[in-house]
Amino acid sequence: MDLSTLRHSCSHVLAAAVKELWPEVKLAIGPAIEDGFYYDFDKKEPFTDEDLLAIENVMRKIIAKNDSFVREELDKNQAIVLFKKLKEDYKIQLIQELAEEQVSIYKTGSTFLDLCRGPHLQSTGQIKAFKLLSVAGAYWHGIETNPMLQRIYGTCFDSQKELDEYLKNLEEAKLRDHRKLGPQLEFFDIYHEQAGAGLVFYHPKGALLRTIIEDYEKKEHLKRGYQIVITPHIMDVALWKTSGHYEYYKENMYSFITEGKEFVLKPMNCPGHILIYKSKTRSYKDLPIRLFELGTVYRREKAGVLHGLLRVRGFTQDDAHIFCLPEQLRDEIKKIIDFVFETMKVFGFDQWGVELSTRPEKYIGSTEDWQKATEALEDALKEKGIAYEINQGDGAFYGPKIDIKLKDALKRTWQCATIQCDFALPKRFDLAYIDSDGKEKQPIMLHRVLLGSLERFIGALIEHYKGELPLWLSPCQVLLIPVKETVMPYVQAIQEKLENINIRLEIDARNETLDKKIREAELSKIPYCLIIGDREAKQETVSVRKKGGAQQGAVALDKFIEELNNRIQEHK
RNA sequence: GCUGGCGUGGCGCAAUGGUAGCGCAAUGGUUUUGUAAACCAUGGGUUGAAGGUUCGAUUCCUUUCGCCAGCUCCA
Repeated sequence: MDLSTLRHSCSHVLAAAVKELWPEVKLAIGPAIEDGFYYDFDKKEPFTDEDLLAIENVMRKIIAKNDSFVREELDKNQAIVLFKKLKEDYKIQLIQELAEEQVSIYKTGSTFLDLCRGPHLQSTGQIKAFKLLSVAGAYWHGIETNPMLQRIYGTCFDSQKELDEYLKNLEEAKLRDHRKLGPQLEFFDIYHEQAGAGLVFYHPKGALLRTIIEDYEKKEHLKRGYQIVITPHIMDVALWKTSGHYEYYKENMYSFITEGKEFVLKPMNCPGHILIYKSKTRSYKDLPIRLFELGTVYRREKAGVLHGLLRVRGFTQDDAHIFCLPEQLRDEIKKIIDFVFETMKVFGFDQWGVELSTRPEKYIGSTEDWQKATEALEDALKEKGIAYEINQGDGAFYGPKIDIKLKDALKRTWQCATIQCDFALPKRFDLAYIDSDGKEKQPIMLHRVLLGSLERFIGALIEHYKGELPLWLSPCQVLLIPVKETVMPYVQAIQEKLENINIRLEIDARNETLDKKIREAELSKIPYCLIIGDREAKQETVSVRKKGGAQQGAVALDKFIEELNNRIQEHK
């Protein structure tokens, strides 16, 4: 059975149940979605959790009755008369918006009918396993200025077993939540009453993780012909007027006035990189120029959109801008695509979704340039043989883009990498290079991030690995546990040896039992514990315990170091 | 920003118009430990904040900040 048909039918049953309990409620729409379905209602009093239970009970009754879904065709005017009688104002609007002359309705049982294209199940009895999940507000037609409706979310599966699995998966996702694990593992916290919302405080362990990621990225960028730059966090408003951000991005920018001058806290790194490009005359022989910055930006996000590390007001992008000749464009895009996938794999992600986003309503630059840029991106994807979807009208205001969303262990997607073409900024800043014919020409500019924002990426990492980071990323790789005080000299000798080769370690010399120390090491997800007592000190070995409980027993220290090093080198 | 829910010591929870409790953590001590929680003692909260109702508010009301589920928006 088609899952989306099943869910769509289930949403009709939901609507039928709601109408039975509250006949005055007006119906809006009720489609199937990726993980279930929803139905939007216009009802004065909000639905409560108890209401949901009551609705579920009525739904079960409707399912037990095994009512048929009966399709009927009407012409538009007939349908409007019908829904006027039922006082379903939203349905009337929907009918008026339809292009077709004929519309279809579905009847369920003796009283419920709904405007609907179908298809549906034959009867309600085919619904075997469903659950209502939550209520939330949603604008009619998704437009902010429209009235807000109440949306009931639910899900439905072919069998109770699949539903249970889905619900279990939701619980599993909760356990991985970076908002919970992050502070628990002492990686970061986000809100301080005196600091404001959406601002991240990295604690030592989180800062170490970020440093490891940053170091890796810097090394890889240098290897690939990028040059690292650093630009200021505040810049005069004049720069943002030239770039167009002042006009097109103002509501998201933090700015302040000092000594009569307005400054902007940078929301993007591009204008800064452009100034570096413009600092001298560039030759065609210099191109491509690839400028990379771990650029910290601040954006004024609406309070309601903030979400853990995924949506914050200050974040650091692994941002680069590439200035190139038109004939280099495709090649550069392909190189970036390779770079993105390679980087994702190194961090342990091997599934993704790719989207190409085209011109939005609010844009700068000529339509001709937009078309050229879009083609270049699309061709690069085709040549690389990468499957992608087109996201109409979702580009940035300055150019089309490729978004690469990685999928984590639970198959959830995370927007990270993006590659954006820009024919607009080079024009606004009058960028130029001297071509082989001695004439001044305009370079093409690419914006790109690999991980996106380090904040968001760290959130993805934590949830992907459930906080159990691979050895090479773990802030603490090895915990040394002395069994008693007398072995401390040997422990210190080991410490020195490991620190000399940059192994990150901690020593737990507290006055606590071994069991307790191991328990805490497990909870803080440290990959290796080395238990050190008299036996080990005598034989110059360490007793190795991997996270999860696997014991290797006594291992010669040098052998352990070699094994550890190998794994770190391989990014395991 | 919008709709709804929530906000109790560092963390996880309890109490609900009548003196705010527990566990973990912290601190002091005893114990020197062999692979997921030793024992004893001690300190810590004007219940997110500001107003109001009341003899009395953590509990009721208003405002505000923040969080959560979504909407809208996005790296």
